[in-house]
Amino acid sequence: MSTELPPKYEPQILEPRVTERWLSSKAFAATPDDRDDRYVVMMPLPNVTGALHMGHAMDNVMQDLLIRWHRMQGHNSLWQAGTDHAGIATQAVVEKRLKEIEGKTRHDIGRDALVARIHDWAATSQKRIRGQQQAMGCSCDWDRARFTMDDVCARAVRQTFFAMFRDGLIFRGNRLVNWDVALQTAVADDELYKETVQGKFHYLRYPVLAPQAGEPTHVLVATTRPETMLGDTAVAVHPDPASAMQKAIAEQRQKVAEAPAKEKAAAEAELERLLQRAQDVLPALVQIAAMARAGRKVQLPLVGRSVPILADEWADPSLGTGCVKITPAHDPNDYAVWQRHPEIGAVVMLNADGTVNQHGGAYQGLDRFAARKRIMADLEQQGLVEKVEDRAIEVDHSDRSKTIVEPYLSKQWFVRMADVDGGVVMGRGTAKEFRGKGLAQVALDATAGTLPPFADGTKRKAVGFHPDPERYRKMYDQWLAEKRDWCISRQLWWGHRIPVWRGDMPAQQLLMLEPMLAGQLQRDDVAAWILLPDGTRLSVKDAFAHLKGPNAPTSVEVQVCFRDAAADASIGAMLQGVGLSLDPDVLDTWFSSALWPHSTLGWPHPDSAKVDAGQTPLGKAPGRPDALSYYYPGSCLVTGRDIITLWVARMVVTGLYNLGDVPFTDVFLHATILDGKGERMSKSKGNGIDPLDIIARYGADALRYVVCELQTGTQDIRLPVAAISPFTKPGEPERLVDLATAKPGPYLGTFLDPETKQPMDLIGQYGKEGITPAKATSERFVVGANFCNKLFNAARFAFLNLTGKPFQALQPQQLALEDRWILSRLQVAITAVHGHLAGYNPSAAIGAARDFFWNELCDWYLEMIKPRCREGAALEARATAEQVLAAVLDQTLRLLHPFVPFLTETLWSKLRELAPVRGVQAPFAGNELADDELLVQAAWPTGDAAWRASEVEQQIAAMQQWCVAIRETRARYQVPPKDRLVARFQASGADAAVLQAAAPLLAHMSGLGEVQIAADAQRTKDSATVVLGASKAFLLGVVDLAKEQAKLQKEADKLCSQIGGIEKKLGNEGFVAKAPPAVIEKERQSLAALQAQLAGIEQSLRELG
RNA sequence: GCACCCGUAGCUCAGCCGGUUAGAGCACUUCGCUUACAUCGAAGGGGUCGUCCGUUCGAAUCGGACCGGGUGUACCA
Repeated sequence: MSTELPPKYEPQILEPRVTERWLSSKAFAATPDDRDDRYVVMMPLPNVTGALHMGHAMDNVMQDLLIRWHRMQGHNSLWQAGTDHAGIATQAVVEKRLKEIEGKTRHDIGRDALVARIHDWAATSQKRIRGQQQAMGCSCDWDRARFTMDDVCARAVRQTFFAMFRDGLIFRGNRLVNWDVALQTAVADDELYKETVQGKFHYLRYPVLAPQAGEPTHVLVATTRPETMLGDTAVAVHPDPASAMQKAIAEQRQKVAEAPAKEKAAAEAELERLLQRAQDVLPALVQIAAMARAGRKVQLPLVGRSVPILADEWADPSLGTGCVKITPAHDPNDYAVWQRHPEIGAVVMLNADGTVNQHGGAYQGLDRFAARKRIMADLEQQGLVEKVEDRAIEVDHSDRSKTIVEPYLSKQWFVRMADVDGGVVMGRGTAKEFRGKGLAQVALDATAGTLPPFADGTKRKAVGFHPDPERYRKMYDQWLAEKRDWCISRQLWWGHRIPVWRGDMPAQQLLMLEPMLAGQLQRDDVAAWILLPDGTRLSVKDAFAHLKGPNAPTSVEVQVCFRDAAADASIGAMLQGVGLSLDPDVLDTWFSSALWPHSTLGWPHPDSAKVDAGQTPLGKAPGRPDALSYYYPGSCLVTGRDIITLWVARMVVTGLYNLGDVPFTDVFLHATILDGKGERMSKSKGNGIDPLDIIARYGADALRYVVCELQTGTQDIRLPVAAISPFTKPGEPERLVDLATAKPGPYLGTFLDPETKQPMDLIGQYGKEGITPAKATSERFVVGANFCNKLFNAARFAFLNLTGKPFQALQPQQLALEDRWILSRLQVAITAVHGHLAGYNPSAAIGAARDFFWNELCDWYLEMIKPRCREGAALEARATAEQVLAAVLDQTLRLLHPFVPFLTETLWSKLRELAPVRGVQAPFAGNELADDELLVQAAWPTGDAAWRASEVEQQIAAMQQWCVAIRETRARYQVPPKDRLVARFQASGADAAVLQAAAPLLAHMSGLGEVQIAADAQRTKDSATVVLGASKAFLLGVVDLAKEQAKLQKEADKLCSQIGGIEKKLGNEGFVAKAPPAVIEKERQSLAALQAQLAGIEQSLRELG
């Protein structure tokens, strides 16, 4: 393929061409083969809700970096791409659009139609995401891309659910969940965010039933959510308020005593408040506690229900009114109280949509907030409101609907994370099977390295975090240590439906059905449970026995799950016939993403996995293993720290549960991208910017370069973003608007242009609202574009000089000093880049590559060989330079490829054309290249220690020092660059030898016309002096006595202070006695060197004076 | 409230298992289109490493307290 290199670096033209080449040649395809070295990265699957932002760009670039690096190392490398159906998020987006565009709700169009629409939306979104990823250069095997709702993943979900259900790890329970009333579903704690709202604190009086003389007539309670009173089933008071109060006061006294001066006043005020309270409030509380013990009740206002006064320690006499209303169905703490006092019962007073239900009497049908107002008004009228205070309250909001969530008692499905009596069989039926204590515990064992060994005695691999192994492991461990049950049901339509047939039936009916059911329900591919009214769960066999016994209940619940989805249609129909129905809920989206590392590979049966047309089959092929056995377990998971618990931990759990092995050994946690204000970039904040905006302006390579450079350790990355104002008139210069300071516009993700005051849409979502879209940019990426431009031009220079002479292996003696130098430096660079990548430090890696390329190859080597490349130069010297240049450029392109793949791929094509075989001497770094067509598949540089030449490096380093010093002098005297100076060096011994060897280079690089070297060289009156160590250089014809004196004096002063410092240190007895000898020796040496230099300068000063 | 992270040049960040004169890029100043590259080259200026105290022969680096910023998590009747 002939490539005409354009005269200028234009990524916008070059990058799409490269993408096309990669894709059409299937350069990223991964196929199981006989290589033992493999590298597998599972892409953190983006949600199909929309487009990617810079946070994703970071994530994707890091993965691509690792994958390309390993692929070049010859490892069989798979980067598994795909997308997540993102249940709630996606359904919310589509429902919102449905409402906006057609004015309909999901109920208007029905379940099937809604799901169909979401599928369409997902397809569009997937296309867009893939386009973005390909534009960024992501080298995923696109023919293996999966979707969490596709057949392959769906089967894995089904199998996992079935197995966990059968093992008793999945159960249905009545629990308090976070309820999103807008989306009408349970949401996980992780899907919430806090927001402070201005609320009120209402003090309510509940009348005491039949108060006796001297008793309070009311119990005073306080709440921020008065409408929940409709669900109250008790009021609580501390069983012994007096001593609790005393304890609180004593503790506060202690605090006052220990408080630092600054906090003393506040602590004292609090103590004062408590003391006051002990007088004002406590007596009544003591009475009420006595009433509680006597079993007295209060009347719930408006509702008329009588509820008990309960003695429970939850009621803290030092807080609120000292008494607390108990609403078990709508408050987590009250729920806990109910668990301790089951007799009070729980009343759910809300419908799923947030309106008051039948338990609310007159308020039935009102929205929760309308009900709040009405209830307060009515209570006010009845004189039952003591007072109302304003109060700022932090309230949980649903991240998806942005509405306030309600704690809500409902039946949900859970995965048991806690330890289980008898343990849990992990990897059942596999060669890796073992028994763990429980799901959370095995995931803890995985990071602790305490998983049991495999059957053959080899150690099971652990999971480790990088680049800081401790920091985020803590987060992972802490979260798992709670072993909280995982609520997996969502009341949505978009997602994997919970595959359980269930229903209540009279025990007698079940017994009658025994002949029909017993066989069907006790097959290997069916899991069934019979639940007794007290919650006991029995196997089918036990249940039939129990129901025939003396204590048989009258009614039971039956739950049935089939391993294979096909059975839902066949046997399911029969179940329907006897009154069971398929659970309407769907699974939490993380349930399917938790399986990602193995579901994508065809688990449980890759041979029969049904992939889409055009996709790579997952099963065995002749002579090849299947995808699952070859690519599982994988290697590295690359992600941000925010989903360690949600996703990373759960993948470890399901990997161990289903396959008996961890899904990956390394977790690379990259930095979080922040905006100019230091806030996390995210879609929901509207501050995420599209990587395509950056690519359009600077190119994908520039984007990648900068993203790599920014990824240092765990430090978050601040990325100041500007909008390109769309309101400039033609001909006007471009105007950038800093988004950190710009005023926000009317919608999330919109900003006001400060000049025109018009709103701009940065996320491209407000076309309908008539807001002008604006592209985002960030000056940070200029650096990347500059680098690419430099690389482009350096290569162009090389190409101009590669004359197409055939490759001939060179012998070391043919090489010039600078040739040996650059080859030696190249080895250093190769080692450094490789080491930094291995240490998960992309910034240091690209820094090392950059320093070599720019500061050594461009700034020195290319300049040094220019004389040899000119027309008329000695032919052999020229040919040698060209050959070294071709080899070094070749290695440099390889080294840079994982970072800036598009440009290096382009240049590689041209290099291959001009120098089909490159190298220096056989064998050099395995690159006598009758080569790979694409750089993607070329070999990663491994370096060759034989080319290290430290004495050459020292010589060139000395030459460079002279050169810099001479240039500095020239600059100070403003010597025109074209002037060739005569330099007279006063040097002897090794110094003189180095100068002699490097004289031509030095002359060329520092603009010298003549170089004289002699031990007794003398200064002429009109020369400037450069002192380096024990040697001197006199630059003839540069005169300015005063300037010269000042400069030398300044240097002398500096040296004196340095020498003073070291002398002081060496004079310090403690230092000499205690510091390590090596350190002392180092100090002595530098002292000697500095003194020699100072002596030289002083002598020069005397000569001047 | 608890936990974790961060505070180094105007900006964004390295360095931080203690050891000469604290680095890079951008920005800034001066000079230069010597033709691979002005998206460049050469040279230069700029920091009491948040504050205080301690450990040490020696602290940007270790410990403590404080100040400032952020993140996570709990609680808020």
